[in-house]
Parts: sequence; structure tokens; C-alpha cells
Amino acid sequence: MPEGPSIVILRELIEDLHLEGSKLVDVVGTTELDKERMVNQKVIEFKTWGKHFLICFEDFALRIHLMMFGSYRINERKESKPKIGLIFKTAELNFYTCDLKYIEGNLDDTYDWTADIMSEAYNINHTVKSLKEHNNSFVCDVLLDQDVFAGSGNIIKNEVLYRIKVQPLTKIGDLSTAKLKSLTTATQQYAFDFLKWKKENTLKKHWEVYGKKTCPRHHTIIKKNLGKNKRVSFYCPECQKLIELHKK
DNA sequence: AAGGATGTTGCCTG
DNA sequence: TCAGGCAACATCCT
Repeated sequence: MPEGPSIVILRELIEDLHLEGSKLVDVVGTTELDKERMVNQKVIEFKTWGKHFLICFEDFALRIHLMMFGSYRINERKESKPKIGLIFKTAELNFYTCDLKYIEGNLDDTYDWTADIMSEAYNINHTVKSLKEHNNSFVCDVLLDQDVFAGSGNIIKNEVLYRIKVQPLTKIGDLSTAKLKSLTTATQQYAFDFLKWKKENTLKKHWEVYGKKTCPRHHTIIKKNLGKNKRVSFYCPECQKLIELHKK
């Protein structure tokens, strides 16, 4: 389910219901969280930060993270009980298998919006700067680091690396500033392509390496668990060579 | 139909 | 001591 663009789709679907300003009539679900706290509270806004979906109230927010297996239903219910169900007078939002948490106070104190690849506040120079604090990290790890690229996930990671022709085990310190800039812009660009394709239901069709056997240039793709997190990487050893070519 | 996967945290161990 | 490994959470598709 998740990766930033999918969470943006969720926010847009919910924004279409125009629930901002309305109060929660009831809150149900199997969560251990204090559900009463939200009853009769007015929702100010729905926001996203990376893979986080945020329901903002006067002085706190509910953070919903769909993790790997999360799902939701809008004005519908699944067979199973929701982890949390938010009942409004005119609508209900049900979330399943998700991680829930209250964020206290101003969200700006918790979230750096300039790191969110889907945000209008996303800032290329700021991201290049934070990349340079990870000179010794592999690019495949950094592309999953939510403090650097909030909202990027394993699909985005693999597709971006193919687009910019960088091998997953390249160290950030071995990339020129210009290449770091391409990495940063390509991640944002791919995220918005992902969003568009996901809406059209054509996302899979556009994958160039993720889940593929051969790349668009017909080379055999390598599938391997790489980096400190050992997440699966798909890459083309021909198109993405591990060389110092990018060093200036 | 078993196995793997768009994710993250926190505990255990050496 | 702390980094790395790995289980846990729980679902759906192939």
C-alpha cells in the first residue's frame, strides 16, 4: 500500500469528502490508543508527510502509518474490525493493520516538510546538504532513509537508481554534487510519475527494473538484497555500473 | 499454495 | 557498549 504517492492519493480521496471543520461523532476500533480523545473534536486538516497520514486537531494530530500491509476503506467496511474507525456525521474512515500514534503540539516541531518528496516545500538544496552528511552510506540505503527522502520506498529507490544510472552500492561520497542534485530531483520526479501512474492504474506497466527480469535495453537484471537494511535491489549491471565515473 | 513483499521498531546478542 | 541481526506486527497477491 504505502510509499509517499499512495498516501497522497489517500489524502486526496479524503479531502474530496470535505470533512475539515466537522467533528468526529464516534471513534471505534481495536487500537489501544485513547479513542475518546478524538470524539467531539473538530478536524482542522488532513496532511501527509512522507508515508505518514495526519489527521490534525486543535493541538494534536493522529498519525496513521500503513506500514507494509495497511489498508483503508472510505465509507465502506472490511470483514475484519478496523484498527481505527473515524465516524463523522456524513462519512466514515476505516483503517486496518496500521500503526497509530498521537503527535502532540505543532506538527512543524515534529516534521521537516522540506524533506518530504511529495511536498511543495521539498527543497533540492536542503536535501543535497543532508545527503552530504551521509558520505559513507550506500545510495540504496539513503533512498530509504525517511529523514533524507521522506516518502521514498523500495519501488522508488530501484526505479530512481535506474533512471540516473547509479549502482545501488555506490557511496554517496563518490557522487559529484551535480549527481547528488540529479538524485534529488529524480526522486521527486519519479514520485510524481508514480502518483500519476498509480491513479491511472498503470504503475506496474511503467516499472523499468523493479520486479523485472530485463531492463529496457534488454540486459539481464540482478536482484539482490543490498545495503545495511538488506532490502531487495533490482539493477542492471550494464546500465548502472559501479564506477567512479560520477566523481568530478 | 507457500512464499514473498510498496515498512518500521525494538529487542537480543556477541 | 553498541552495531548488526532478526523477530514481530499482520495481509494480500502470485
